[in-house]
Amino acid sequence: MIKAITGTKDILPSEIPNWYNLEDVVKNIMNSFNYKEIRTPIFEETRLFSRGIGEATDIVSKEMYTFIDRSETSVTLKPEMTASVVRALLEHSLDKQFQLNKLFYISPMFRQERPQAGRFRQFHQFGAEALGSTSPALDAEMIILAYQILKKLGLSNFVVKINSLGIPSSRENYKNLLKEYLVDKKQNLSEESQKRYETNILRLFDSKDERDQKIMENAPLLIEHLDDESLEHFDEVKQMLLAAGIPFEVDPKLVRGLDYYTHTTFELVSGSVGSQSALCGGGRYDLLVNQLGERDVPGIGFAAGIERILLAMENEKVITEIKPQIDFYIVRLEKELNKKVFEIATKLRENNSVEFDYTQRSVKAQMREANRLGAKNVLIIGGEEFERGTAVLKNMEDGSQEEILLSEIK
RNA sequence: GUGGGUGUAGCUCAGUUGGUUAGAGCGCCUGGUUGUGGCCCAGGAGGCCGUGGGUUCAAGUCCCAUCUCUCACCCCA
Repeated sequence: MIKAITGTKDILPSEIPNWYNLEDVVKNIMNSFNYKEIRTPIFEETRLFSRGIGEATDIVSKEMYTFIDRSETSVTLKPEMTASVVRALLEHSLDKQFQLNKLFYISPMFRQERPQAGRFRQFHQFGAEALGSTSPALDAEMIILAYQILKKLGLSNFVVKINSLGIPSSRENYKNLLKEYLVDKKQNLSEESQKRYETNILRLFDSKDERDQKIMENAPLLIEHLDDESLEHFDEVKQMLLAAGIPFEVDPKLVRGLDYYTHTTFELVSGSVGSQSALCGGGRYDLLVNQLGERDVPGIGFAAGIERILLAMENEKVITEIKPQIDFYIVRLEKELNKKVFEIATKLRENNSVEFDYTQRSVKAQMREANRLGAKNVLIIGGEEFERGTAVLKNMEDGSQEEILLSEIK
């Protein structure tokens, strides 16, 4: 039997109501913050991602679905959305049409990782990007937006973590400080962390290795070495979150993996899913657009994992069971009336959801089916009523029946 | 890429120290009288026991390989 590719999943009809529900909540809240939806192609030229996300990142170096197409172009299924949104912004000069672009998306993403709880090779994200302003109000807005969506979906077991990475110059100074601190401790770090000492020293903070954690316990923190401007920006964000009544914790060790982040970074972390607990992550990226297009457009955004959120909703038991329902089920007494049933159904379907039996089942079986489909009413066609030009209309909730004229059905 | 677990009907699972025609619950189908649901009752369909080798008189049960799914590491949504 041919099966779906490892790490991919079919979303079956029984699960679709949950997806609709989530998408509706996302669209409504995005709308109330005045974010406009954008849809970009599912694949792009590979160099968009390698340049935008960073060659050294795990995403680019080992997780992308990349292939050469028939015209010898290297293309990649999108592993995240920010680079694509920025590309679209530049390609269509949206940044010149509007000083501020507030955009959101709901889209599948692709990363070739080993699947596990809350992680798939094709997965779905919704997210937002605000391009064109350095205002800390947008940093706060992003976090509030994500927070409200999760709340609206019924989730409560999650925390908001924020941090600031400052600007590149203060970050470089800090990195040197950190290297100094580690210079005599380096050989005691885990093998993985020793590599990271060279490639991305900030990541040492989120190592799960106990030895590493012990060593990093007393390390200087970036947040204590920010320049004044960055500190002020971060303070304003915190104040706005406080004013909005959003509970959050500053996590100086929150270092996000993508190269393009500056200033604020944040995560919404769930306690209801497995070890892949980040439901939502994002941050400010004031330098990315310039990297991709030689124009200075500051931006901030976040992405949220839909499968993870649905998993959290399931575990927190906030998924509302939606029972199937249709308006009418048409039961046919004599099979000679199949054509008549079809005709009535077609007419009724102009304004109602209608189903009938396509096989030749007994009346009992048809009634059972009507019940199973959650039919509000059953229309019984046939017998002496049909001779009289009428049909029996049965209300399935209270079981009452009445006779109605066939000519009046609509 | 590395490590642990798993694989028996559509679904959730049981199958004793290897031993006759492989079971349950749910679901599905049919029926319980002439044209009627949900409850109940009766009957029925449905399984190369993941796949390929091996051990044995005999394997769902033991061994090897392989694949799948799954959890964790790495990293991330």
